[in-house]
Amino acid sequence: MPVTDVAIDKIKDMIISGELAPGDRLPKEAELAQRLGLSRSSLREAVKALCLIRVLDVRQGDGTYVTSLEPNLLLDAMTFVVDFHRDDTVLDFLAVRRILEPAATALAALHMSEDDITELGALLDELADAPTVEALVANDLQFHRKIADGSGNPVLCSLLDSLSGPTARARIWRGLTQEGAVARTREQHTAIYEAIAAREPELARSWATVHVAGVEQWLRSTLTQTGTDADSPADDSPQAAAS
Amino acid sequence: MPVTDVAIDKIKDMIISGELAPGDRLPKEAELAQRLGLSRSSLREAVKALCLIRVLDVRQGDGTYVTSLEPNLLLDAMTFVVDFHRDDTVLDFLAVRRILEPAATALAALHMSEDDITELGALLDELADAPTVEALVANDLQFHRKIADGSGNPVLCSLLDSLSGPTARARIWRGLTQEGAVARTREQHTAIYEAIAAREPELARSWATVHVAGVEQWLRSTLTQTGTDADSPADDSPQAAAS
DNA sequence: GAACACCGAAACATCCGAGGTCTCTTGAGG
DNA sequence: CCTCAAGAGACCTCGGATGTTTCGGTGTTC
Repeated sequence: MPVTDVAIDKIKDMIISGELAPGDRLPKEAELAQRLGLSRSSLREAVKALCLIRVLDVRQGDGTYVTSLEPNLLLDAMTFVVDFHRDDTVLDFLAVRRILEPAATALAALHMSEDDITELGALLDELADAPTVEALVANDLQFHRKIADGSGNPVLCSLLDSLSGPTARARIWRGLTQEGAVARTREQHTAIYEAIAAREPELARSWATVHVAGVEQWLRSTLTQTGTDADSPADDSPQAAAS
Repeated sequence: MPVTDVAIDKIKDMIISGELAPGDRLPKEAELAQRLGLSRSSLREAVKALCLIRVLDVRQGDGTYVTSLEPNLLLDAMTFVVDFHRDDTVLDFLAVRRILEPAATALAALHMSEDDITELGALLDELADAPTVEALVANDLQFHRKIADGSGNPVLCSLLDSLSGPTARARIWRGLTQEGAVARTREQHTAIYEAIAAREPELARSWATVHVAGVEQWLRSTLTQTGTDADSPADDSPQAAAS
């Protein structure tokens, strides 16, 4: 095993064992390199790798630190990974999201604070007049993130965030300028919001299921229709709504 | 932004754009470094980072290749990330697993082939005589992985695999030598297997829920009882079963 | 007394070049 | 046709030199 990989493991162990706590500063490069028995070059490779997955945070001119290691931070790294998946696996991601999103929505109906629910409602009102596609997608992301956050489970929230990456492109594909999709999205978002506000977890779950399943169904039919040309689906079904 | 990070993005883009397909070989270090406009050292840091998340695969003496980029491979990297989470977030992971596992089990009841179901049953029989703790945990992992795989969704399968990491320790904590836990685990595994074999997705889902919820409940009570001493929970409730 | 600008130390960023090690290929020999 | 040894190609590791950034102390100015 390359010395760099050994170094990665050693640093990992130092963190897991508690020798390095979140927020702690690592010894300087030269020192740590000597301690781990390798050159600075190789150590830097290890640090860079751990940096990519948000375990370490290097600040030039200052030092290298262990991040907070919070779930949202570490799971964030998954977004990077998810970006690599090609369109033919988007459906698989969406299927997982269809499992998680309703559960998160139901949890949100139980655990969200009144203040958060108010803010959620405010998000819906922000789209009063004709929005741009970018604004719509951004608002949509925010809406779902707020619900995921409201589930009270940071792991669930981060996971949903990561899974939204691949579906984001689908959202754009979706003719968001088409009145049917926009209106339906608003309707379903409103329904989800009202179910949460009414503290009706099962109703909220059902609406979320309908919501995600709509996109899933639309995407599935589109992908099968256009075959390999999955980058720019042309056709659309007026029943589905953007998620 | 550091040149290394730029290099990471460029390589990422080369892959996403299709310039580099899965299995393709990258230009040699010196050549790629010149092309990206940086030194070999910095390039190596970028490659190492992409290596950690299984996007690239370097083989000494041969070359650097793009991996298959299959979901299971990329999601595998999450296992590494998950390792960093401390015990106080294990419950959050378990809660997510409690959402996914029943769904996966239900899907497995629908999609698993007869051959796979037969193999699943064989797994149950392998534990006939008193097993060691290691064998039990390994068998348990295999059982759940086979079901997850049977869901037909590789993303879901990999995700469950990753989430099983943190719970694995919990499995060991759990007094697996206690007859109650072992027997209950076997009972529930058998029930899940029979529900799948009978092609009863809802029944399978329910058993899976019960199964995971049991551990969750046990772990929750244990963690609250022992407070900060979560590394070696002493108490146990005979109702729960190892997952 | 407080705010600001300057300066030096510390630490990371980047680069370069020299050996070392491993893998694959090639071709001679059996 | 198979085996094995030599060579080329590619990555691995190292050490040092130089550039950049940040932090903290110091002195000046208002």
